[in-house]
Amino acid sequence: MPNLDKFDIGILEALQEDARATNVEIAERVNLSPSPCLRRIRNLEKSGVIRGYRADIDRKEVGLGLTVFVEIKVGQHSRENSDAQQAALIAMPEVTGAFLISGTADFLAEVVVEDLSVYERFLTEKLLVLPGISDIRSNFAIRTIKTGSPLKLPQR
Amino acid sequence: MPNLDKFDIGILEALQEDARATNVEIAERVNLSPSPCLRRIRNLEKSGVIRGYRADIDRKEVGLGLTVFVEIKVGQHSRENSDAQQAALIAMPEVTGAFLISGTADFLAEVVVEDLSVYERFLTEKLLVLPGISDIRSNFAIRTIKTGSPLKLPQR
DNA sequence: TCTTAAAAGGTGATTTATGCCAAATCTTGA
DNA sequence: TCAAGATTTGGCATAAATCACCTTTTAAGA
Repeated sequence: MPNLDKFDIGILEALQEDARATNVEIAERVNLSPSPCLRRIRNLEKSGVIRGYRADIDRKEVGLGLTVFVEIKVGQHSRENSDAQQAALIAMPEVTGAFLISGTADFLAEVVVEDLSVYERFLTEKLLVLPGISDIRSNFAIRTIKTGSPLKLPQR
Repeated sequence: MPNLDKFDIGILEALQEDARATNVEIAERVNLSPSPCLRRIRNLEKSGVIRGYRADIDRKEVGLGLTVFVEIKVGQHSRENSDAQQAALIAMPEVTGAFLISGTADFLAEVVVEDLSVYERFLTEKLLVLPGISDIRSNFAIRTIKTGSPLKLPQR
């Protein structure tokens, strides 16, 4: 973990709020001149602290009306070599988040699709065909309260 | 839902991949000249399709080592007026995502914190004190496979 | 086909990004 | 404590991008 001082944290907070803010604006906010500020941003990008910049898109507005949290249970013997399943989840664009979870299920995947019919196709054609899956439980989001909000960064 | 043509979809895809790409680059990618491309981006922002631009930050790299999916059950009589609970979840910076869910639990919240001790404090001081909560179940992410990936946009 | 509205394309002034260099600050070891 | 070395900051100049304004092109309806 790289050493992040208060300038870096401030830059990250600014870029979480508005990733298209100009370097000049960010520099003013963190009380640096533009030159060192831009250098720090580039360093944060190169070191992997900043993985990229994403437009935050309203799912409903683009016709993605259904979010599903899928609990995926893996068969007993498939637990060690679940790398293939993880790679498969990563490769699926409908899956916007995926985690290995303690407790009842093994994987938890957040799936974003147009509607129930598209989800049904996704489930039967992409998820259920994965090898080593023993059980799948779908939890449908009735309402989306909050998504993709900025992280609360530890202060330095 | 506004009418989004192939240019808009292309712009949104470009901004999901790299929200700091220049307007000129995006224009080239979608085969528009810079002027109408920038106009479309501003329209997408004004109409709410684009909610903002966020730096995608590696949680581990900033010391946020623990992601928890919290199932929050609401008492029978508190179901109708759960607006206060929703507002509370929205206001908590540790909660990066929150949904009303069909099935066993009522809310599903994604919580991102430094470690278990911070999570315990969050749970006891912020979640358990909410009125109308009947049960809380914490599912800890053993491993983060994928977060905040671009949405798969319906094509036009 | 003609008219009109809407969207695309071009242009130029202003702002921003970014490499380079000097000044300032911080570190470290004697 | 002090000085040498290393790191970081700030200023400057140039190339690039943004964005408002205007003209041209495209599309639709009568």
